[in-house]
Amino acid sequence: MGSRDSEMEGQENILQEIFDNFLRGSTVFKRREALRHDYVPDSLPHREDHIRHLAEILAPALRGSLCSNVLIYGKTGTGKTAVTRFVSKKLAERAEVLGSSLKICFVNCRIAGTQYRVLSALCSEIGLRVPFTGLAVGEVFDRFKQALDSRQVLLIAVLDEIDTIVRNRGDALLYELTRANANLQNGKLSILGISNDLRFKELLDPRVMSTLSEEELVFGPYNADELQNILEARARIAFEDNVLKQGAVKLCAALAAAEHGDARRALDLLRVAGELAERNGDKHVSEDHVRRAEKRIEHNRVAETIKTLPTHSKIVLLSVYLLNRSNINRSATGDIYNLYSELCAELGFGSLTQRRVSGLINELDVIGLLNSRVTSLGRYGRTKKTSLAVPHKIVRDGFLEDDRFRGMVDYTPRYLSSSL
DNA sequence: CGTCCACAGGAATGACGGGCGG
DNA sequence: CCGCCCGTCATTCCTGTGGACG
Repeated sequence: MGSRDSEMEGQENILQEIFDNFLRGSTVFKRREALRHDYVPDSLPHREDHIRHLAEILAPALRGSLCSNVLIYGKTGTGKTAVTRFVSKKLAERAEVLGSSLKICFVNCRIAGTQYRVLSALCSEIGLRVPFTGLAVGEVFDRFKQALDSRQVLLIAVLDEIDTIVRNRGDALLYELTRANANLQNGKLSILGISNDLRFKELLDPRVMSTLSEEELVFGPYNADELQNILEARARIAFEDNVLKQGAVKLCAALAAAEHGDARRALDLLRVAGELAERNGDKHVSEDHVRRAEKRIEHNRVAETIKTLPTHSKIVLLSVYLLNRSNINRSATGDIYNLYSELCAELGFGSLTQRRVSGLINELDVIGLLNSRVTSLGRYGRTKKTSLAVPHKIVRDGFLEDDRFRGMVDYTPRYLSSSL
């Protein structure tokens, strides 16, 4: 560790630079928050049709009538949440002017986590206080309906990422919510569900499904040109004038378009590119910054996933990584399993069965760390061929950030030397 | 053209831990 | 507070299968 001193000195300099830059004020950003995905801009390019459609569906609420339940589908970064927030904001403003008793409650089901917390969020929106815990869900629900009725509220419940509570907890809450209107005299309840999962329908009881999706909106992905327009509009708000090079925006749009047309990803790329430029003291944000931003985001994502992976999944991933390092880039399950067993012994863990490891490989495939697909080698059997889904180096760096597995990235497998 | 490899992946079952209702 | 129930993880046992080889 002879380099420790110069390392410290380097860090010292870096810190000074960060502080200096910060005190000088940002030279790159005007309003960085315009690039965050929870920012609701004044206009949403290429979503005019959806905005109009949704507004038409919800408009009856202004006259105090019940409006149709709506289900909104679309992959991440297609503007579902933004359009909903935009329309509901305008709607609420108008209701305010009219003195209507319309309330709109926005709940993210994934963040809320449980049915109870979703329900308690709805309660607090209509001014009903419920305990954090301790009450049965049914009891809270009764109080909720009672309050809706006695206060004569028309509530639009926006349930974002609605598929997550159904997946984890079943559709009991949704079933109750969709039937609530039947027992209400004065209050009214409409539900607006937002789902990332296009197969969400299949998880639902058909009765719930039919009431929930009186109206349906499907958000398709953006193409590169649309993404570019979106980015340009946001960039004008977020960046100082003449900081952003023309090619940078274009590249962000192209990269995100190649990956499901995800606007969230495009905005992240642009923001991180800006941050890199700023940190570097550069006057302009260039294509090069965008490329580095792409690597940075991928690196963070992988490192973060590896860190939170269960131990045995880590060992499976490590096995594929080590095989890859030995120039075996598409490994058979049997080979992975043998190396996995060796690593378990080496690290002092008991090893799982091959059946289970096969399952873990599939899970890692779903998360996007591995690619695996079944192939037949005829006489020589039938297996899954598995490879890393992300660049070797990024996986390596990910393991280097993991305390327990840091030491294993350069491990030489015994299993290989015996079989090759 | 049948065989047979090397697994895939479904079903049933068990161990465990955490939350919920009474 | 306790017992029960439910979800998760893992094992065991099993049937299914694409295609190179003989």
